[in-house]
Amino acid sequence: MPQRAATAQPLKRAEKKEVTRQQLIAATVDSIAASGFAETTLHKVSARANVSRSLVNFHFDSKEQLLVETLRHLTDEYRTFWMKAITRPGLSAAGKLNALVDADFHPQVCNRKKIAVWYAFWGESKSRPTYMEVCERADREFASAMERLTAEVVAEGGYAVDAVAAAKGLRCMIDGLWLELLLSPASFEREGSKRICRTYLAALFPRHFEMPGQVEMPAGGAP
Amino acid sequence: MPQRAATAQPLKRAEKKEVTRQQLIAATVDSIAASGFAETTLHKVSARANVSRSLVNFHFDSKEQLLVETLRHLTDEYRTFWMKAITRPGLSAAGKLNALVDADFHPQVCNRKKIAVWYAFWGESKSRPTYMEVCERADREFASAMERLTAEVVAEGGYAVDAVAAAKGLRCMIDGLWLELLLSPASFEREGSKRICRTYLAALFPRHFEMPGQVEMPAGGAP
Amino acid sequence: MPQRAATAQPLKRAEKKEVTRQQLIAATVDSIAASGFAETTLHKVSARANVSRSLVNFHFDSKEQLLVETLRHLTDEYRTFWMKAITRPGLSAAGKLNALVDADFHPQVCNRKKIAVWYAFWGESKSRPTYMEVCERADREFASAMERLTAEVVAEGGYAVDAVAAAKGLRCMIDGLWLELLLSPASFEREGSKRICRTYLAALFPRHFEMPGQVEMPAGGAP
Amino acid sequence: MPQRAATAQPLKRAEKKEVTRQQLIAATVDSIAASGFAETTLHKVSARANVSRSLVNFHFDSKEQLLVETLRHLTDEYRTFWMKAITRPGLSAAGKLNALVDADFHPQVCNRKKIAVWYAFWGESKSRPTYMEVCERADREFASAMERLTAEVVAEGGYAVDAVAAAKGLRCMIDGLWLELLLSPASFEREGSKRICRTYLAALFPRHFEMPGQVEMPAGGAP
DNA sequence: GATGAATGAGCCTTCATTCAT
DNA sequence: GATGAATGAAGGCTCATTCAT
Repeated sequence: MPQRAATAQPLKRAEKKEVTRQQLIAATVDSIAASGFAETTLHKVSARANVSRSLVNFHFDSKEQLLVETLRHLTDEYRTFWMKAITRPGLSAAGKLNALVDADFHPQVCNRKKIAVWYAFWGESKSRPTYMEVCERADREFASAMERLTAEVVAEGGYAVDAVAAAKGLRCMIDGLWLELLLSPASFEREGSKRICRTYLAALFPRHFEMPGQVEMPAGGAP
Repeated sequence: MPQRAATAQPLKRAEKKEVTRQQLIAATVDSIAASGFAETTLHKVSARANVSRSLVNFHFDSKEQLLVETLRHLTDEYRTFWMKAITRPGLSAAGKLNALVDADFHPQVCNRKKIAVWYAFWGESKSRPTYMEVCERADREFASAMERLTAEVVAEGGYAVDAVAAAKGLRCMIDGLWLELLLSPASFEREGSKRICRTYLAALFPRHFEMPGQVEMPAGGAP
Repeated sequence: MPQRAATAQPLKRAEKKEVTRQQLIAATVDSIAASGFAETTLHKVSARANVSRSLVNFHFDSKEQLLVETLRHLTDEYRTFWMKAITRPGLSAAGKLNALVDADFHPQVCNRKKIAVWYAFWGESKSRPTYMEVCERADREFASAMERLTAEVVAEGGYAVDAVAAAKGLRCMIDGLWLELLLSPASFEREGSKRICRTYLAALFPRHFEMPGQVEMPAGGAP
Repeated sequence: MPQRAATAQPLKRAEKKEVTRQQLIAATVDSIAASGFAETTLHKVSARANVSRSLVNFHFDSKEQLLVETLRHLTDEYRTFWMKAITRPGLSAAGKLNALVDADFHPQVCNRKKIAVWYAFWGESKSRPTYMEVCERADREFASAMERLTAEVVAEGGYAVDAVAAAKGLRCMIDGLWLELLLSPASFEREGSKRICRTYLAALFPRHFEMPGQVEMPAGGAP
């Protein structure tokens, strides 16, 4: 029917265009994880996305822009994820901190492929101001959120602890644990990593966090 | 003296070659820090080292080998540095842990240029097994040393703490603080970073480490 | 007419690509003849074909493949030529042998440029198995055809001659005469060369071939 | 002893120099046969001769000169060989022609390695005047010698044969049979090749050469 | 809107050659 | 006399990008 065609077609087109865009970004993520940043070529990306080579230049003005958009996609996805984790109603500050830790090691954001891409971008950041800007903004948001929570905990418990420093310590610990997954996937343990973070929190804020029980870590814990 | 000349001459030849090699590695480090991994070309490296382009392939069979040797140089330098820090006689286990923290934030190893290079290699590690191997070995050495120290502290103090996990937490925290220097150099503070680590240690091992005093962080602390 | 346009358009695209391919092969032949095998660079080839340098790698995966395809083009062209020469209806075996000799010295296949290219490939054959394979197959086809003809003549005439050896002798004589054209173009004579072959045939098969008349060779016979 | 040293040394030096030169030429021949003309580099040659790379440029002004001297060495060796074959006293013209055929298929000059080198030079001849000159001179000498012999035979036997053409036919046949050894070593037969030449001679000059007996060629005749 | 032939820039590498030792 | 570090030129190839279709 002409009417359906008229309303469906324009939608379909715009939709399809967006789908292709997302496919290209996904393919870029895959390629960076598999081949590294230096060996990620538009040829490989378009092959992964099953589209013609020149289509990449059609959707993104340049390779650089594809990369930036990929990084943006990554940060957006990450922000959405942790924000959702702490917006659950009825959560105390400490509960939210716990939720952040859980989110940071959730397989959806903390898997080897995505970590590899994060580190690939970080590795190139120093020489590419745009990357650094995007990374920094994402970082600052996450940092602020965490700092607000530690500040609340400090205030509640009357701890003699620098809340900002405490937050930074936790954040950095998480980043470092991600690196562990990247470089030594065999020795990475998802639950163990969370436990390390919680130990840190419990040590700093004993009246808000429970020291995790000493668990015999099972050999070959799945990452 | 003729003898000295006789011994100096043969040294000069081999020495000069080695000097050139080191210059090339240094130039590679500089280039990766300045231009990133992907845009580090042999042209840039040779230009930085003030030598002809083909000389690179004379000293190193391929670009890949130059990069691997550069990474190796980096790990060697790092290992030498922290090892020297903990071999000072008369140092307790806790003292050695403190020394490790100091070493990790010493400007000689913890400056933005070198951190950028570390992260550049880590960023490419997933897709280059050789890099990962070299990185992992270096990491394991450092981890083992640190774990031995935390185990000693745990034993001494009778703490109910998983020594391996405690060490891993510290190590990851340090890696994450390095990333802070890379991505947000403005907000990085050398002393503040050490303090965060020491807070972690003091919280876990209160009878071995003193909680650092709350210091008003000076605005714009120089990295 | 729209129909013609519709059929002409799709042809045009594929056609143009094929035309460019053939131009590149022709340019390769020219370059090998002019500059030799060792000094035939893709730069020279693309310049001769008036196309960009990278186009060569677009049509042929590598330089090596361009060379192989050039050799194949040569053998195909040669085979087509001599096959057509002996498929003329109503030709006796002896007549076909004569036709083969004529074909082998026809200016279209026996000119200094093409002979130079043949010898260039033969010169590299020993160290390049692919060339040898292609050359051998072409040779074997030609040899088989010729052997069948000599066998027929031997059977018809009841000659006490090894048909295979006779064919090989003729074939080798032709190859050697080609070399004469390559190395001593001044002393090469097209008709004289055919006469030498026919003398060989007439000496072996007197009842099938006429001994060519002794001709006063004109001085400086044009090749 | 000083005296012996004084007399032996200078001789030894010049000798050694010449020895090295010959080694380099031999290594060049080997390399061309093994790697082809295009892939024969001074590096490979010096490695084969077990000398330092820059020594080649010391003994020969340039690579080109090394190649020319190698070709000259080849032609000299060949000339010496066939000349010696026909200077045996008490040999008739026909006997000398037979001796030439024997020489041309003697393993010392007719083996796959040397044939490969001949063809390598011939393959490059068209674009390198120097090679062509050297080749042509060698060819002309051989041709003249053979023409003198066929002329003698023609005169002796009163044959109605063009002596020059007959010689050219034989020469070309030999060159072509060499190519057979190069391209189809499996089907090459040393004795069979001589027989083909002798059949040609016997067919042209029946009163001077005996038609070789029809021999059942053994399968897999050793080249 | 999407394809694919074509381009130009640039990279890694190799090679013949030189020069100081 | 011979070595080996060093050079400059050039070659093959890949890549991001454009343009006609």
